[in-house]
Amino acid sequence: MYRIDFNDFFTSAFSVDCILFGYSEGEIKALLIKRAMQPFENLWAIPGDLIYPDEDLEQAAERVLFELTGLNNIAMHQSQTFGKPNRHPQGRVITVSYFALLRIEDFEVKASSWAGDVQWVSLKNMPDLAFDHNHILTSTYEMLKLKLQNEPICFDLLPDRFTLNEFQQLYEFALDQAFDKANFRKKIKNIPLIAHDEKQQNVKHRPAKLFSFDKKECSEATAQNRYTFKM
Amino acid sequence: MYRIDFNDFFTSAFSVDCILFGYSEGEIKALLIKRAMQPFENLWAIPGDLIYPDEDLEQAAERVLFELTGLNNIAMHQSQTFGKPNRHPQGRVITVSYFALLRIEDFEVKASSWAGDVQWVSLKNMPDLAFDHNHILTSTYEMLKLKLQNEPICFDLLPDRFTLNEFQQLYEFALDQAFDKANFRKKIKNIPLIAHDEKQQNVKHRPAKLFSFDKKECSEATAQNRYTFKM
DNA sequence: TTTAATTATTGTAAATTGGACAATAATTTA
DNA sequence: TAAATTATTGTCCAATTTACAATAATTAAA
Repeated sequence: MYRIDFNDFFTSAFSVDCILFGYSEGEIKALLIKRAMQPFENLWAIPGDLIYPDEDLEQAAERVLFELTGLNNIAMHQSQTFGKPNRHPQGRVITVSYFALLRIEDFEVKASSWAGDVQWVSLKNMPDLAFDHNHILTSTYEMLKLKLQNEPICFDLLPDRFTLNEFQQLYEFALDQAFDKANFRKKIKNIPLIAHDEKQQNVKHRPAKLFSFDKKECSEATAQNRYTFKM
Repeated sequence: MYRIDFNDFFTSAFSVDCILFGYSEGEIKALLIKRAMQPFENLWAIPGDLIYPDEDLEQAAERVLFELTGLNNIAMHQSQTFGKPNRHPQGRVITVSYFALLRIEDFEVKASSWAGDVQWVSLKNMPDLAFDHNHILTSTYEMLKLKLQNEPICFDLLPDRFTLNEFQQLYEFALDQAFDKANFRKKIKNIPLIAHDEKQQNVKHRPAKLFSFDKKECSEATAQNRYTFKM
């Protein structure tokens, strides 16, 4: 076994890769960029960037999201870390993947210095991506499904007040699975929701009641393990 | 926003931290080392090391495990990555945590250059650790419980052939929770096990039948989502 | 104003699963 | 051969899940 000087270790870089999941036309999509620079120029890739030396990981992930979409205040969730020695052709770069759930219609994506083109691509129709990004994408989708069934991350995507149907559709979208309305409502009965008197506006049928998520009660519930959402 | 040269990013280091969980005297324990060098000299810490420039992450985790315990062929599972800019007083070090389940009686730990003392410490009686290691340990234990209920990682710890009781005890140990024998067997009925004619040897009572895990069938089952192990 | 259309919400009965506990089986040792 | 010990299986009841139906509230058209 060889020994190298402590300082010789400080020769690598970290990046974050941000997988942004959205839903439209009945399909789950990820926001991808077309790389405008080498390496892998012109290939589609997960948006990401190197982490600045004084930047926290999550902060870097939020920065990448902001630069791409202008969105703020979206919680990013850590997925996994990928670090094969030769995954980046220009040096040792270990990347931490983060993901978020976004409403596609909520914003306009901006091309940036590093992104020539930006597009929502269906997970079911994924081309060959730059680097090891196909692998990262697949693992991160698995992580999304896992976390969704164990943490109340779905509320990131919902507006402040939502109908139970919107709530259900979100799960159906993320897990790619349909649920019975009545049964769904039974399953979520231990998730702390606040029912409002207010109703849905501008719909052509009976309007649904609006709910909001009781964050305070939920964090107590999770701490005591009273919260489950296994679908 | 500032721009810095690409090469300036290559000024950070990665480490792995290996949380080794074991079970004895009715308690879940983690294998900790007493640091023999600065920083945090003499404090207890999670064993870890910097990752060599040409080393894969998992490979590094396995190396640390081997140096400490002499154990080989133990699958390490990635947990989370921690990277607050000042978590390491000597520079920017981002650390990836890995964990494994070990049988305490299977080996003798070896003190090494970086470990003055080594000890199994109960999770319920954890002292203040070096760096952000208390935080890493807590998160990683949560990850262990999560993965155990969603992936067949328990078979890492079991011998090739095992009794159903051993299987149950493993879950009881990791989740810190007792199960009814009969009911446990019902719960695992969709996990693909191969029953052998062979029986337990050298026990002072009715010997139990030996089973082994059907890896092939299990990976098919997981792919089709037929496998669950929510306890 | 009435009715059809549409979706929300709630209910119910059968099927499945989960939990507590008991019964039986197979071994070793005395 | 009996006692001790643990493995394995069964059973009953409660709880949960599933499939499906019924009812309610609203809009839009007749």
